[in-house]
Amino acid sequence: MTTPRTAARRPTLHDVAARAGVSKSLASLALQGSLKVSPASREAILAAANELGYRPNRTASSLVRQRTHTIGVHILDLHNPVFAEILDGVHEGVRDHGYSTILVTGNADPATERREITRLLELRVEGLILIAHRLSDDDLATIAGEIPTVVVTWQTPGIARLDSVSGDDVSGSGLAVDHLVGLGHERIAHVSGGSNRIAWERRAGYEQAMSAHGLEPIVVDGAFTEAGGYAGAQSAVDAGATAIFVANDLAAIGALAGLRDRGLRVPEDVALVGYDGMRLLDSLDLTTVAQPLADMGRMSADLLMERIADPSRSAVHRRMETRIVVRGSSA
Amino acid sequence: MTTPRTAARRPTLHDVAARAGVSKSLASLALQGSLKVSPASREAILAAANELGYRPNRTASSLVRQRTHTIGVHILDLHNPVFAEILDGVHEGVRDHGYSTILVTGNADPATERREITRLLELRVEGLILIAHRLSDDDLATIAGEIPTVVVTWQTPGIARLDSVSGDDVSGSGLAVDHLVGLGHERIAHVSGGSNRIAWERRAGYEQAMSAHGLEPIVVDGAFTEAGGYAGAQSAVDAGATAIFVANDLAAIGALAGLRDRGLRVPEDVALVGYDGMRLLDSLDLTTVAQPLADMGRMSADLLMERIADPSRSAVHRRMETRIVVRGSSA
DNA sequence: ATGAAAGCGCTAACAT
DNA sequence: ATGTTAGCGCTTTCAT
Repeated sequence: MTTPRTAARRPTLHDVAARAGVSKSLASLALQGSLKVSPASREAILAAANELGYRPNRTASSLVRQRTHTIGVHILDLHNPVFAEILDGVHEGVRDHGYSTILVTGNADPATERREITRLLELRVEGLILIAHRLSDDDLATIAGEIPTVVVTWQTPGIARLDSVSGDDVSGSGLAVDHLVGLGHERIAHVSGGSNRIAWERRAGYEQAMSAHGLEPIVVDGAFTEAGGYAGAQSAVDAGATAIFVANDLAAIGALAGLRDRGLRVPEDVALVGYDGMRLLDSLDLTTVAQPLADMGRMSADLLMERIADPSRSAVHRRMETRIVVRGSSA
Repeated sequence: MTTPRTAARRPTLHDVAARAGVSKSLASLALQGSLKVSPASREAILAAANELGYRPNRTASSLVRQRTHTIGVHILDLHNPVFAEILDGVHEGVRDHGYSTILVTGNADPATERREITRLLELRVEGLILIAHRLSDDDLATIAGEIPTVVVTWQTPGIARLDSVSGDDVSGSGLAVDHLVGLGHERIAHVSGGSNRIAWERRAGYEQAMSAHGLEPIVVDGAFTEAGGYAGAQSAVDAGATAIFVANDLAAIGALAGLRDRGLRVPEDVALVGYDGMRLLDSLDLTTVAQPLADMGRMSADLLMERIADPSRSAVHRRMETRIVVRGSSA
C-alpha cells in the first residue's frame, strides 16, 4: 500500500524533489536513470517517489519532449476475430520498435470512427494504423498528409504517402472457385459482402474465375456478418447452388446456420467456403481462403516505422500471399 | 486538402491567432465556441484554423485543465468475442457520460498487462474499467486507491473502493446442470476453465448442483480456449459422459470439434452446454448459460461514473442475472 | 553532481 | 469583446 496523499492532488515531480531535498531537475534525471546523479541522491529520490506513490505525468512529458512514442490503431469492428488476429501482429511489430499503442474503434459507424481518429491525432500519436476503416478518400488524404499512416486490408492507390497492406482478393476468390470446380461443382454461388471495396474485389474475382471456367455466376446479396451469410446461403440454395463461396468467414458461419435451418447438410448437400482465415474456422471445420493475418499486422507496423523514418517517400502497397485451407465443409 | 505547413512543426494556437490577427486567448475562446467572441473575430479565427490545418493539442490542454475526459479500458483478450460484447456496453455508457475511452490489452500476459495499465495511469485517465485482468490483489488495491476502478466479470471483495460487475457463476452452472438432468442425463461431465477465479466458481457451481441431484461429478481439465475444450471434451467422453458442460463458450466451440473428430454427434451422442452467451453461439446452435454481456459493460460504466462522483463510497458489487439459452446442442 | 531558468501548447483568471 | 499574465508538470540547456 502506498502512502496516503493529501486528498485529490497527485504528487508531482516537485513533491518528490522536495521530499528528497533536491531540485526538480535532478529528480527528473534520476527517474530517467541518468548516470550523472550521485548514488546517494538517486536513492533518496527513488525512495521519495516510492513513498509518495509518484506517477510521472505523461501528458506533461509528451508536451515538452514533443514525442509520445505512441501509435494510434483503429479497428473497424472488434466483434470480428479477424481483426484481433491482425492486431496481434501490429502489437508485436509496434512494440519491437519501442512504441506503445492506443486502440480505438468506431464500431463500423463512420461518424464515430471519424471522431475517434481525430482524437488520436489530437493526442499526438506519431503514426496511425487503420485496420479497415470507413473514411472518405478526402479524409484519408488529409490524414496521410499530416501523419504517417498505413491501411490494413485494402489499398487506396493515388493518395500520397498512404501505405497499405492487403491480400489479393481477386486471385484469392479465384482459389475458392478453382477448388470447388475441382470438386466437380458447377452451380457455385457467391454470397457477396455488400457494397464496399473488399466485397467488390472478392465478387469480381469470383466472377472472373467462373467465366474462366465457362460457368454461369450466381451472385446473391449478403453482408460481412452472420446474418448476411445466413440469408445469403438460403437464397443461394433457392437458386439451385450446390456449392457456396461466402465473402468472409463470419458470414460463412452464418451460412452454416442458414443451411442447417433448411435441413441441408454440409458438405453432403452443399459445399461451403469462406474467406479470411480466422482461427475459429479450424474448430468449425470450414474451408476458407486464408490470409496471413498476423503477418499483415506485423508488416503494417514495419511499413509505418519506415514511413516515420522517411515521411516523404512514395506510397508503398504490399500484397500478401493468400492460400486456400481445405477442410471438411468442402470435402 | 489543407494548406502546406513549414516542414515538421504542426501549427499551434499561436499560429492561428497570429494569422487571424488576435490574441491566443481569444483564439482559444473562439475554438471552444464561447459566446463572448464577436462574430467577425470568430469567423477570422475559424478560417485561420482551417487554412492552417490546425489540430488542438490535447496533451497541452489536458495538462492545464487537469482533466482528460478519458476512461482507460483494459481487455484481457481481444480474441474472445465475449469481451467485445461487454465492450459495446462500456462504450455506450462511457460516451453517454461525455467521456472517451482508450483501449489497451495485455494479451493475457500479466507483465504486459501491468505495463499497459500503468501507462493508462500515466496518461491520466480519469477512471479504469478492467474487462477481466490478471493483476495481483496488491496491485489492484493500489490502483483502486489511486483512481476510480471497476472490474467486470468477477468480484474481489475486501479491496476498498473497488467496484465490480459480474454474473453469478455458481448458480449459472447450476442452471446448466439442472437443464441437463431435466433431459435425463446422469453422466454429466464438466470441462474446467483452468486455474483462475472464474473457472473455480463455475466448477464449484457444477459440483454443488451435481451433488444436489445425487449425481457423481466428473471434472476434466480444460482451459478457456478452443484447445482446452477440444481436449477436455474428448477426455470427458472417455470418462463415459453423455453430456458435457464446458466452462466457457470458446471452449465449447473447441469441444464441438473434439467430439466431431471422435465421430460423435451432438446432441444425439453427447449433449453440449457452454457458458457466457456470446452471439456467435446462436449460429452454431449451441446451448449456453448466458450473461447479459452488453448490460454488464453498461453497468460498469455507470458504476464508474458514480465512483468518480463520490470516490470514497464503499465498494459496490453488482451481480447480473444469468439465464440458460437452450439450443440444438442439448435438445 | 546539482540547480536555475526557460518553455512545450494550452486555458483561465483578471484586467481593460 | 479582447489582451495580458500566470501557470499546468515536465525536460533540458546552461551555469556552477
